Amino acid sequence: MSHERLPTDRPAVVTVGLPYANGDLHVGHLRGYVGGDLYARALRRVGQQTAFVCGSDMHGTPVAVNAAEQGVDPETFALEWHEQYSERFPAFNVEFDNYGHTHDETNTELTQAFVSTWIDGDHILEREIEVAYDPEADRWLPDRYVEGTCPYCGEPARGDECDEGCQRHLEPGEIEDPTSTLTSNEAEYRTREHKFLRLSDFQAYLQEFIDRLDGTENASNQPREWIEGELQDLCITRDMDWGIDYPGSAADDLVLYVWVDAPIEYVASTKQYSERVGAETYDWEAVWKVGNETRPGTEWNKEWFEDSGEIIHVIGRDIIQHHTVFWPAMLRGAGYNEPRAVLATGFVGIDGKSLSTSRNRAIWAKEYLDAGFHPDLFRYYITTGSGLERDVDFSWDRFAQRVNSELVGSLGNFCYRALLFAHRNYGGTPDTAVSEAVSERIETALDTFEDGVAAYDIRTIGNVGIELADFGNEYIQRHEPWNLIDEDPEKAAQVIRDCVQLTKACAVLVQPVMPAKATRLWEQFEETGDPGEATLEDALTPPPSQFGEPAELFSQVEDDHIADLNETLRQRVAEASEDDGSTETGDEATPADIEPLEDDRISFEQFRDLDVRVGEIVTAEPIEDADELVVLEVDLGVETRQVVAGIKQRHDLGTLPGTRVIVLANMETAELFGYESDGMVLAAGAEADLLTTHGDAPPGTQVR
RNA sequence: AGCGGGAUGGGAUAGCCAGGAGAUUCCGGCGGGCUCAUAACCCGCAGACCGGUGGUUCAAAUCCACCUCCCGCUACCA
Repeated sequence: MSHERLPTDRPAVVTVGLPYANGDLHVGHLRGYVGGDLYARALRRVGQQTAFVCGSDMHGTPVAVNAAEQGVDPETFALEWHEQYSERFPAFNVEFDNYGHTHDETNTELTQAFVSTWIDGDHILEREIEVAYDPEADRWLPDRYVEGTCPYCGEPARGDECDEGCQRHLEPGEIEDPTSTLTSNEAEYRTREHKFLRLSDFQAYLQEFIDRLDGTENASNQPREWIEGELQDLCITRDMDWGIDYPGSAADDLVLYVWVDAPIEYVASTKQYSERVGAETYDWEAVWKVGNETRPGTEWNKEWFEDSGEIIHVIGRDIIQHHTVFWPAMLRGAGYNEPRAVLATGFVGIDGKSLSTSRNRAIWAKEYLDAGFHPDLFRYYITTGSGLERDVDFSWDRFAQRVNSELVGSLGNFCYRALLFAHRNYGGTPDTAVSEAVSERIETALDTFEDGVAAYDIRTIGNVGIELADFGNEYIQRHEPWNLIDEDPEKAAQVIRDCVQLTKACAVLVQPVMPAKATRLWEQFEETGDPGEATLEDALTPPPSQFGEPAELFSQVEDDHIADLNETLRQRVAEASEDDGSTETGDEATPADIEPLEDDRISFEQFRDLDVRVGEIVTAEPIEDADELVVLEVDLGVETRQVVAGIKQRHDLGTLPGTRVIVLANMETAELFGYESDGMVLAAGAEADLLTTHGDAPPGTQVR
């Protein structure tokens, strides 16, 4: 780490990657927003002046394409999503100081100023490239407006990548047999002049920059490949009318590439915050500029750190390149300050596979809220389960487990028992001083918190309060104040005094990760103020001598509830797996929608390993709480097996007994919803259309 | 193919950058305790040759080299 330890006496800004105004948020996105929010709160807590800003990314081809499909203009389309995000974030207690969007005036002006400075600094070059053109619609076709065939693997490809075949990035002009997504007509390639940012001008700067960049390891390691190799010029214009105009070419339908104006929104959003609260409260130029002025060039002077603030970006791992290569070059070229740290989150997956919005293989933000859980539970679970940069699996089971044990059993239980005991026996905080041992333990926790902030360690910050509650439970148990109160009243008062102090310290420390719960806890014994306003020192100041009866902070997550959520998730994952290869389930499957036949042949021997038999259903009973699952007794001639099958949605259970089915008899046994399943009934498709015989082959007959 | 990240008791996870006694925490298993508290809480036990091989070192989960297997990125996807 080459930077001065946080907190510094300069202003800081914490940003989170802009949500793209083109779809709802899922738990993977939320991980970054919650992490950023937690970190910004923690940074304030240690005394750093901090702005937490973000905004919606409104431009780009996908927005234009999707808006066109819905028959609305792109601005209306994107603003709808923008409004939704504006409401979604507070629902998870993610509270930005400013939440703007890239299409607003502030960002437009700033972006054009950035580009103008690059032009003045001679970092822009013009080059003619081949761009697809739709002669009928009489317009250029950027990115996803064009579909065709991948020149490398021959698979269908769209835009700038071979998304179904070899996954290669495709340069403009590479796609073969291009067609326009606007008119489904053939497109043609025409020569067109575009603007490029000459990244190679900043190569030396970037190589130094990456060495002093703080944050997660992946963020500073991954871009080295680019920075140390030959940097390609970045094409910063697109042929569209949706976006920010390239300066001086307003009449032309040439706009800036989204990745130009998107990160500049970090600056714009900070500026809007500054203008709202006044520069004496928060000065955006003091953080983003150098000595409150821009100093364009291709080099950095280390003394400039003294004259500029701390920029900390929290992003998804997938956009590391943009934040550690393009963005620092853009900032430097425009004469701005450079990021101090980039924290890149790992991915959230389900069953080891990454989430996919297009396949609905996800747990959505709305879905979590609809399940009725408090947002702070999610905040705690997602930020403390693992290090920020690691990939994690989302699991409702583990969510419930950790809520019940760590939040209900440890933190909630400790605070409740301590405050209740104090209230009943002393009407509030006993009149004595905190013991040295306990105040030392609290100070250790405060140190851990501060170290966590300095090391950008979100997990540590989120955990420190719970660990203190663990200590509290041990402490109260070891001293048994419920016995002392008769045997040694003075000592009992001491123990409870200590526990109340621990509770207050918990409220202070837990606030960044669970702000709403911390406020509730705070209000139980502290009538004034808000734990969000508290400083770390408040963890050691005495609580009021009187307070009322406390309430329980958390409640248990019920098994039934989790079972339902698991079942919903399981079904969705199953559908998503079938959709792999872009198969649509259900109605009107066109040939293109069906999974291609498997090329890998297996031997007859391998087939013979499958013991497939004719069976006859004897009984069929539904499984309670499961949407599809049925317990079947199946007669296989030699024996009757219990098999669990997911067939309730299509088949009427009353008609099933007597039906012939095809059973994979040597399937490994499994336990589903508490029932053992010994075999597998074969059925077609997501709707589980049962396979049967058409003659009278008796149960037990081998299928061959 | 190149690059990045990972592999730690039955499951999950920390420790690794700055090498050092018994490897952290949560769930689960077993055995105790307590009754202030939400079937909560506390204590104890069992369970890990820290992916493999070699190296550096008085000392390696930690540093180095090679290998295996997983995940991701490769310029629109958190």
